[in-house]
Amino acid sequence: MLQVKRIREDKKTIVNGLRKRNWTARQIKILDDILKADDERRALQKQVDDLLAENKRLSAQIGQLMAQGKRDEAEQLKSQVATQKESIRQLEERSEAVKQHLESLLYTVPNCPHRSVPKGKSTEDNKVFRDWAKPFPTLPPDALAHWDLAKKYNLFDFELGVKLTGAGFPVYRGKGAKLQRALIQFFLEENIKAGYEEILPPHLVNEDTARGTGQLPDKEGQMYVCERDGLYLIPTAEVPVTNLLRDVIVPEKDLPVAYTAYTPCFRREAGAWGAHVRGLNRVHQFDKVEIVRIEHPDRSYKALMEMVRHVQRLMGKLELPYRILLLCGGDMGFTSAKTFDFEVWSGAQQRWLEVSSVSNFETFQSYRLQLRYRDADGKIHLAHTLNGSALALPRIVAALLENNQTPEGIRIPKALHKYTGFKMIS
RNA sequence: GGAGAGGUGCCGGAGUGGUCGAUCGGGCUUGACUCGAAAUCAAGUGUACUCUUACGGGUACCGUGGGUUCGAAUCCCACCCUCUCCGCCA
Repeated sequence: MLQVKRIREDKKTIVNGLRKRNWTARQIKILDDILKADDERRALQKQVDDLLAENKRLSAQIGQLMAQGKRDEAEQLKSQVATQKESIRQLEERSEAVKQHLESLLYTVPNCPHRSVPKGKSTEDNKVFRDWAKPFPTLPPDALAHWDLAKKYNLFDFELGVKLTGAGFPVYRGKGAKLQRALIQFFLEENIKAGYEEILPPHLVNEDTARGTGQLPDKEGQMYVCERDGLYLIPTAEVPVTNLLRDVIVPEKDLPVAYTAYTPCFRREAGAWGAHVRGLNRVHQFDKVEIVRIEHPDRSYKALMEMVRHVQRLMGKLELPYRILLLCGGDMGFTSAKTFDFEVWSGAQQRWLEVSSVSNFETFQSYRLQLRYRDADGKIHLAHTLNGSALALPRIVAALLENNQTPEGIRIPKALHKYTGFKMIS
């Protein structure tokens, strides 16, 4: 959520940002509605506060009069206070309504893209930040897609998943299962080496937590809900891990905070279409290792690049062809100020698959989380939050299987050998 | 699931209707003393919203939400959470 203060003080920047997100002049008018609602809120607040102060003063007087035994005077004041109480109640009601209106308006405004974010309407306008310079692996014309390879080598089974749960819940088995475990282990170890503290959080969260990272109130439909207990299955480790610092004021010297976490991710995911969602390309439950950082605003963009480089190293070690995209305003997530996407080349599907998204949210998340730091002067400021996948498994697995298929079997990249215990799937 | 105890500031812990945003102790910060440290002494030490050019004010917050009252941390109701014991269980 954007701060009203920022809209008031730096409206021009916000307007430009929203244009980058292809907001029309008419849509942008909402900023004026927000400022108007905020003016109203402040005026009402002043009125209420003044009346409350007056009442407080009178009540103290009543106490004194009672102590002095001046009952009649006290009674007189009592009725005066009682009258005011009614007008306070009415004002408070209005004030509450205005606040809610203001908040509902704010919820509709996405984060303001960083000035380096390119304009653009869709995925086609994303800038290739770093392309794959080397040739793609050459596969025989009869190369199999990962879903066929999975059948051939008995790595995972979608039908069994349907039997147990439903579509989009694969059952991994044998070397397929072990490959999952190896990847998770590999990612975690690499992240820990890079200075991230490992967190193993709960996989279900309460409403406050879901609200903290913005899953609620809008994106309720994308999560699985345990209604009876008021709990939500996490769509990403970002949710519990970022919330670790909800309502916390971190001393400046403790920044940056860096976490990594493996969790399964649960996504209800509305749309499903054609071959693009076949196999592991899109599932309801998948495994992901996430990295999260809490940064000083002055160095959050430096941190973003550090995270990008870190993910690059992971991709390199996996020996997979990849490219990095700088997302354009139109393709960026609602909460992000700047996002880099990592895509891996799938040789058999002949297309790029998104495997990681690394973003700086600036204060968009921390405002709602009330995640702040205290500087050397004791002043309190919102921290910047960043996160990225390092990495999401399914499409990595898809690319790994497809690109590395040989007549003898599927070759496992060297970096994984010590975790898999095997060098080939055959 | 049953019984009991309890939820107050960074921590411990007072406070059972009026001047309590909250005694006190610890911690932390600053200053004094010291070559330095410890000890000691002194001062300071919540957050949000809001008014003011500023100095400095105002309001709210004692688990959450309601209620009683001129006035609530304090009384009443509901809910949530934590701890102890019992039951069940990996």
